Amino acid sequence: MEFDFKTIEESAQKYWLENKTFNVEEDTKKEKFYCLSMFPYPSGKLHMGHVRNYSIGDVISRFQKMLGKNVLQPIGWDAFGLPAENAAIQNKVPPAKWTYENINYMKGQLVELGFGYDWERELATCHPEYYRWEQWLFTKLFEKGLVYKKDAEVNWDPVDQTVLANEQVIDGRGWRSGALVEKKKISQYFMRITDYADELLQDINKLKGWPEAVKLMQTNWIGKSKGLEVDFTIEGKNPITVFTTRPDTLMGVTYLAIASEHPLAIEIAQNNDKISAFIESCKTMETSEAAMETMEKKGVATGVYCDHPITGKPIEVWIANFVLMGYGTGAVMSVPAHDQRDYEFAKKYNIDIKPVIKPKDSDVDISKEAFTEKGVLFDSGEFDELNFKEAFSKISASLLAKKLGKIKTNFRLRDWGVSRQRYWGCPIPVINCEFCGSLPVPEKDLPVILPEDVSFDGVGSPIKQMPEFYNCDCPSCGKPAKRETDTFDTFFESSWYFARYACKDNTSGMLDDRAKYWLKNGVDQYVGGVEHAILHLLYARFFNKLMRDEGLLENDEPFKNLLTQGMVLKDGSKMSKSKGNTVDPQEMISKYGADTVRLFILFAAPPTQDLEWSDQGLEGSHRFVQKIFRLVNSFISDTNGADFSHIDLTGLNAVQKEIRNKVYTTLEKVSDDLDRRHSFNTAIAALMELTNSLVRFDKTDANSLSIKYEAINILLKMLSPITPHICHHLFKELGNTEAIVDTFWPKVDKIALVKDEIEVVVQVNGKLRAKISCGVNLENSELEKLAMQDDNVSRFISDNEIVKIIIVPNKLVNIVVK
RNA sequence: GCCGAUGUGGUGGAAUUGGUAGACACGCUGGAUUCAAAAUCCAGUUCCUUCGCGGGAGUGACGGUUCGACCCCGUCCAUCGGUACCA
Repeated sequence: MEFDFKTIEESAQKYWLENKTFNVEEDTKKEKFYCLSMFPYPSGKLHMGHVRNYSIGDVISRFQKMLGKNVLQPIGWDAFGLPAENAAIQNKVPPAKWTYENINYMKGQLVELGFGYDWERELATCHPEYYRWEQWLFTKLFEKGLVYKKDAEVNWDPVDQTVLANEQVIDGRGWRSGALVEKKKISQYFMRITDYADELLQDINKLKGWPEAVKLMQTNWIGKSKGLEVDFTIEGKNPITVFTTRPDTLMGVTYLAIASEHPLAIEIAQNNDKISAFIESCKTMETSEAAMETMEKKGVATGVYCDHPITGKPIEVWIANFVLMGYGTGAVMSVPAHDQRDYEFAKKYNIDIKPVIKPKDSDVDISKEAFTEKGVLFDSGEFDELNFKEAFSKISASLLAKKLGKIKTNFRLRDWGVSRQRYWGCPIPVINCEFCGSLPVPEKDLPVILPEDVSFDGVGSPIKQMPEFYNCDCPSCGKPAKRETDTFDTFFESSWYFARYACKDNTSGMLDDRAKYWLKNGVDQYVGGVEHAILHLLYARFFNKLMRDEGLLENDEPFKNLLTQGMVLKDGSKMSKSKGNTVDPQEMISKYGADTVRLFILFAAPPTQDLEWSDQGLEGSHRFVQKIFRLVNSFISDTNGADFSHIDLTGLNAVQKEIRNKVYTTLEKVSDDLDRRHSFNTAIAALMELTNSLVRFDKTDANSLSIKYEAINILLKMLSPITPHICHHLFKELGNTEAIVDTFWPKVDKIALVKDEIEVVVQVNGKLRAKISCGVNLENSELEKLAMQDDNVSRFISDNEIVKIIIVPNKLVNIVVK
């Protein structure tokens, strides 16, 4: 019998599509299970990361379906984004055309991999029927005051005359032009995610099914801290306000650092060449946090002094390149003795370092580095001897009385800038009127459709040069006005797609009751790359709350359980074209079939860890698939079509008992591995062990064949979420009339699990000295006796004194001697 | 820099709640089958020591807790992800 995986796989896929196996509707009689994988960006063709992501999602979906649940597994396309624009420049193809062609090809690949999607729910975020609803929601939020406009910096390439993404800035230069990138201020829209900061933080506690690491990262990202806002007054000028979480160090402040765009800095620069030159040099700087933190810290003294709020002593104001106007107040108080960055800056510019905190029981040593821990105050006048907590309240009370400070809760989280000066994105539905200001596009005029038939050359966005797009009438006064030509951050689309799958055909509303059904308690399982642990997941949580507050949803959190999968590596590093270490999934599918590829990618590593690709490993997986094929086919020829579906359980011999025990212990393990543990690699290892046992079990008496028939059916069912095509085929070949995908997960036979003999290990002083075979549930005293009788054990005890004996029932005896 | 992970044989990995380190697989070695090969099957495969039984060492490094540590704690090293305009 030839193993023709191509025919087998095509026929199974045809069966699922024709029978609409994975198309679902709301059904209140069944428990729902919404299994969602992060949708792909249609970059051209699937890469191994996609294959891994979707194989995991598919195993979970198919498994849950066999448990009898109403399983929704949708898929779609995160279709707006930068790569389409880059491709457009390179190939002179409009981004829309490129995107649609990619979607078409990649959809074929998903079908070929056998993923069980409800294709009727497929969506692409670049379709107006999709993005009209995020435009609609935006106008609602606009009216609610959750959207505002403010100036913010972008990376400006002065040669290409275009805004660059952070990844397009390499060593401070534009990736294409090589020009030094400048910071440029542009008026942009922001969403008040900080209004939800407390709830986003609090509700992390509700995410019981999320990895602790992701929850920690989100908590730290939101970064709630309690501190003091302090005013440093300057004669004849506005005071400088700073925020600090360490008011106990206030007496150690030796200078103030302000941003180069701070109003005071700009004022001073007007008649000071040195300072204006410094400010100018700050303009060619990367905006990313990583670049900011690692660059050389530079500053310039202004000669302007402010008053210390407690002592009234003069404190010099410096302009520093590491303070940003956009975040916080644009100014920080500097305590070099107790902050490492301030310490290094002070050493560099010979500024005073004044220690005011010391460890509880010793003197402070700041000869080499700052002392950043909390301790006891000294040299702080009336605050001497206070600890952090006492100092916090006394100092804040003192400042409060002087009206120079107030207690403030601060978040690291900043409002979400959603404007992009790009073409291939969702148009921001705003009209700018000379007389009425910025107004949301009225609901009846939505969607604002992005023109798709454009020529794209990379110099600015085409719609910024299209009067037919941007000329319009003001919805309020009716006079000629200009439409907004910026588009949304593409995180916008991916922040709510999980809800739209439930009702993508709704043309009269964003969501309806079907979304409430599928999102009850959230998506049951979300699967995607760990690289989305902060931004995407935070924005999606935010959007869920926005939609809830709009009355569209009832759940507080979008994703009940989260599985973050690791990357697929080749030769120890991420696959990339530049490294030339890519593996094309298509090639592998053509050569070995989808089942083999799925099996390998699930077997090679646990899902949350990075996975090292191996062509040889893939061949090993292919051998296993063939082994299954041979096992079932040789069984079919052994039985010659006769019925072996009944087992006589009364007189099983030891070998038969052992096989049934193996079948059911494997079933128990695989069920747990697929369900609770999401440990697909160990589930597959167990299935390989069972297969090896069945291959060796070659008895051909009637009852043995019946036992084998039972075993093979269970084996195929357990394998079917992982390698669905061959299991579909072989299950049918065995004479089953029902398709395996429609059957239920097998039930464990508890009797088969019972073993009469077990192995117990014996240690002496924690070192393994013997393994003894004995009955189950022996008394401790009996176990102890058996252990002592062992020759090797008694050799190691010899005439030493036995201090104690530790016994773990049915597992271990540890004899401690002296 | 900061936040979060990860580190186990020649390789990918297993050890689920602190209780046999190396399951399963790849590779390699030897054997069976074959005219020969492929495929398949069987045996072996952490390192050192021993004819063998056995013994010693060993989970990135160093230290700690414990009868017992890959697992818990501390310090450090390396690699990876995120760092707000890649998705």
